[in-house]
Amino acid sequence: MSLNELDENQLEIVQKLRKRVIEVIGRNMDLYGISHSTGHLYGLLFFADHPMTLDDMGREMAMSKTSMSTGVRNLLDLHMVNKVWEKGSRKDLYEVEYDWYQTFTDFFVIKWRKAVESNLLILRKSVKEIDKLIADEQQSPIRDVLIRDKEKMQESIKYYIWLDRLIDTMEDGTIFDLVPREE
Amino acid sequence: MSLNELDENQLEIVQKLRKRVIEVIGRNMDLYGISHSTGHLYGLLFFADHPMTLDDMGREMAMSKTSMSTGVRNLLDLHMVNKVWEKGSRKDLYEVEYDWYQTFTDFFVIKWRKAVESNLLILRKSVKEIDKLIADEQQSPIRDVLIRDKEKMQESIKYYIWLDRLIDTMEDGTIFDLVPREE
DNA sequence: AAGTTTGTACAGAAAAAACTGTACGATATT
DNA sequence: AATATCGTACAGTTTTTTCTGTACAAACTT
Repeated sequence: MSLNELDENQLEIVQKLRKRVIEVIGRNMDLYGISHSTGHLYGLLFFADHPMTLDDMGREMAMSKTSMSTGVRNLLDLHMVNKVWEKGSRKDLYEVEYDWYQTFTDFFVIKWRKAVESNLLILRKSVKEIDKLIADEQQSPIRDVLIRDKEKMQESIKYYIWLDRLIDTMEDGTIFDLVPREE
Repeated sequence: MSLNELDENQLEIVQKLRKRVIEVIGRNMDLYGISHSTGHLYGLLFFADHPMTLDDMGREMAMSKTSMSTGVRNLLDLHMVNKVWEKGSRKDLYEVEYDWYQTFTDFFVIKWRKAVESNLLILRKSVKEIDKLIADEQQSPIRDVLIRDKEKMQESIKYYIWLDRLIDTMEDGTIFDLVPREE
């Protein structure tokens, strides 16, 4: 069941297979705003047959425990790994979230939602201020500029409202009704 | 209509308004894997009332033309800005793609599709190789390890197939039937 | 054809991000 | 209570990315 039952030759075969997959998956994790090495750490955890401690990871990655700590925190923030409790162990244990559908939707709920909200906030605030300015300036070249800016912002607001609804479908899981898991 | 018709006071009002919006939008563009300053450049183009040249951008951003060139190329790659032809001008002109729905879906088609494809490729290849190895090893501890790895990979493949279908809805626009633009 | 102008490749400088070792608070063990 | 262990904050170093200036090819102008 575990890797240490394997002889040297077999171990090499398994690790070669894994390494190639980890490499590709880790590289593409920049889409999640995750560094290459943290992506690599994720790949390591993906194939681990047990939850791992920071020391385990440091050993396998040949990196400092500090780096493992920050790497794991980033992955935790994105709900890509979970902290696991295991009686007997004083150390914190981590394992990947194997439900990648969940990982994907969580990413939107966590990261994109925040961006949408802050953008909507500033856009709405700016539109209001422009309205006030336009009311004062009845006849002036600035009026046209302000109106043009306002129109652009209102278009953006529409888009963000749509994006917000898309994120809603991720959050409540209805995206899987719209685009079913199995075809 | 244009900014240079405004007096100093009015100009300051408009630029203050724009700057705040640009700042927020630019900051959140890291979700697209775009640097903060390129995000800022995008914001500048968003409010520009005419297509801009590299020299225009360099002046407004107080940055080198070289940086503008690479920044614009990144934005072009993501279809976030378009090259515009205008008779009389020898210089290349650029303007933002104002259809942000399109920008969003293009991002998935361009970036995520590539990641999905490379990941699917390596995963399918690895599963095949594992199948071959399992056939050889009838009774050995490595067999269990390989089977476990294969199961994990097959789960991932399922997920990527789903993600591929989601990206299909972005590419053909059916996402806007599933999540309508207007509620 | 000679002379401009434009956009980008490239090498080096500046800035940002990732990584490490030490230190220390918090918690568990003796 | 004293000791040991764990995880992370922090400062300094290394690595990576971004930015700049120079150089040059391509295209346009005269």
